[in-house]
Amino acid sequence: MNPIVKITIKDVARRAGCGVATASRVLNKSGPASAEVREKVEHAARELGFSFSATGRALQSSKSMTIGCLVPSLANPVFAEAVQGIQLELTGSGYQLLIASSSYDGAADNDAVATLLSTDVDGLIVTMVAPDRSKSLKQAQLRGIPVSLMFHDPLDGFVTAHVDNFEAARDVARRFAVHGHRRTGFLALRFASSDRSRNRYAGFHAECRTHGLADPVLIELSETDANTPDKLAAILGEHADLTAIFASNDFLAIAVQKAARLLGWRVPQDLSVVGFDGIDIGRLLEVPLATIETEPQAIGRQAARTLLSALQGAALEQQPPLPFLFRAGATLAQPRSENHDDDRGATRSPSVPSLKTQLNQG
Amino acid sequence: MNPIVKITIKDVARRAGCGVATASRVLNKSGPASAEVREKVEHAARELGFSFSATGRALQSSKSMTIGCLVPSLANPVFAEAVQGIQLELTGSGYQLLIASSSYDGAADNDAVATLLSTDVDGLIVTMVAPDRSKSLKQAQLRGIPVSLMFHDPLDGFVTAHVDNFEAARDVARRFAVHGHRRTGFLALRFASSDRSRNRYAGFHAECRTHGLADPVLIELSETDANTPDKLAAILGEHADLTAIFASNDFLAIAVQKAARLLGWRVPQDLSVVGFDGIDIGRLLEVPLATIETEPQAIGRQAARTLLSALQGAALEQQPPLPFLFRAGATLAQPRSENHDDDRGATRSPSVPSLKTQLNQG
DNA sequence: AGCAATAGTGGAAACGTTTCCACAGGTGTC
DNA sequence: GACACCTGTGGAAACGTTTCCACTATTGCT
Repeated sequence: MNPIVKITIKDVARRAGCGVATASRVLNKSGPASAEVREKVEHAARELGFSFSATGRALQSSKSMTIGCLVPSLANPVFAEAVQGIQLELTGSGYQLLIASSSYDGAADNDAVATLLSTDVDGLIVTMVAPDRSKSLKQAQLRGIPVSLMFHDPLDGFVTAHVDNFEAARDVARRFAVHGHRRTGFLALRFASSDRSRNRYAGFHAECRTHGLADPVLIELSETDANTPDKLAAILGEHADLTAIFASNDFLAIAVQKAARLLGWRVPQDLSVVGFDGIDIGRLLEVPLATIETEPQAIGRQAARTLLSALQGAALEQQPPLPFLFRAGATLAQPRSENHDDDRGATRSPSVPSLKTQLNQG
Repeated sequence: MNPIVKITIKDVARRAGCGVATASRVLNKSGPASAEVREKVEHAARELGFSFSATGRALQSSKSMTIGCLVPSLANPVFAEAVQGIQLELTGSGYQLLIASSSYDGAADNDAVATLLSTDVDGLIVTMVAPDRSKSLKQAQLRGIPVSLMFHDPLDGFVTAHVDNFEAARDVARRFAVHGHRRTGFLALRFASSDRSRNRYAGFHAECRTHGLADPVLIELSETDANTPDKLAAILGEHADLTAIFASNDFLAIAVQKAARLLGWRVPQDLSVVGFDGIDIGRLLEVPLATIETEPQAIGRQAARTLLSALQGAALEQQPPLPFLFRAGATLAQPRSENHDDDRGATRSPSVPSLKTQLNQG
């Protein structure tokens, strides 16, 4: 529709009556220039509405000033916040953020990295199914492109910004033990493709053993299961003996409560639930969610900072894991009795508030 | 650390013993080549691990195959999902997504677009404070770069992917009227910088008038107010006469319920609440949230589709607004009485479930 | 006044592509 | 057997930068 008119530094130079080299020096303040010429160039540039072409620059400097980022999905607020964190950290650094997402697919994963790579990104921030098995990621490292992982637990040959999933999960097991739970379950969504989920289970499992609890039941959910309260209720119904469930994310923790309600079970009297992530909404619920609080945004920032310093010549350096925090909530309490299967949902226990007061920590 | 080795098409040509022009033709399947040479080039490319440099291509074709996207924040799931939608639509198109965010700042806004522009993006998908007043956006249009807005209501000189905020808000007012509410409030977070919010208020206001309700009270919240239940409760307490509140997003709707609980008010008996956006979690709450359901992902997709076809030479074409849907929930009911200020919270009304059954629509 | 040093300047090469053009050799047609 | 025509090929220009280098004035010394 509109005539596409490109204004290059040549146009500026011609208008200012000088050579392109001079114009470049003036506009970049990268070399000497007389006040007179300086003025003329700047004026011409302003008049013409000139701005540098990143492409030309990239070609000449072989720096694209672009960072590629791959996450499973932006629809998951955890990743979205992490990206926001990266964004924040990148502001003012001159780097731009190129985003791709893989829909949790281990093959799409690798292709996406390849695509990012072919865009000449200067660095990579990545969360994927199996970084250690990705050809493209190896390719990137071979080419000398710094790679920073997010959320993954430490992996040979990579640096990662993460929380210690194993430890965090142990914490949850400990809390269950203290409250007197003996039979627990672990709810997972994409167990096979998520090392985070697997590490959480491992930590949870280990600490349950330490405290003499039964080995936790691993309940693996499909996307549909998780989003269909009826289905989830049916699955939950098959595990009526459990008194406490550790959900591998907060969304699942909230969903399982809905399912429990459908079964007539009350939370926390009949079933305790602890989540993972610490999304804000958990706090605002009528029964505030007990959860492991993490800060995805901080993860993004750390990954970005690490990468940025590598881009400035420093070596990639593994940072210590970011802190997590157990956020008390009203969804965790003592189990009502050792054998409660029969009277589950038959009576109402006093009220939630008392428990809330007992545990709440703001 | 690793020696950065760049393999260009020249290397491939040399290895294959042919000219770069031929190599280019073979690798792009863009011209004739004998089977023999073809084989040699392909082999050389594979052996060397060659991949095209997007920069070189961009420079020569003056197409960066990159689309710039600006949203207020990725921490807001509505925008994150929209971006995910764009992402999905772009998959396979060969275009990459460059992301920037503005933190809802009307100046950062404009700068971000300028930065995106200087990256030689081929197109722009944008949600910002005031598109019609952005110098940079005008600049983009002048340069012939197609621009597609998201979430904004139609604006002269732009196409936008949106839901009809005015109409949706009227729907809410109508529902309040039908339930017998007379004094309502509108809860907004960033009223000044959000045309969506303003249009919702306008529609809500207009339809309240039509039905003879009192003009809705506009309650404008700061970020802190919204995130601090105590503060929000204090503010809410100043409007004890209201029986129904329309929150301009679901998060606010959930927060205001928390605040109401702090005041000892029950939802929906003492206060009805309707949200906007239709986030998934609303469904899973103990008291399912009544809300206007929208599909941010569809908004992103539509914006991307529109842009893509413009990039293929078609004219930018305004699409009809995307549908919204009132999602019934248990947070909307009749007000308990015309004058209930005194006994608010003093007695417990029967139970939520009955209302839930009455209104729930799955 | 003569010389060296310097500040200011512009030409040209390079970055990795694609594509225009020219050329070589072969095939088909009268 | 001459001519026109293809097919396959490679050289070179162009895209927008930056930077190296060489050149010209000017300045500051003796």
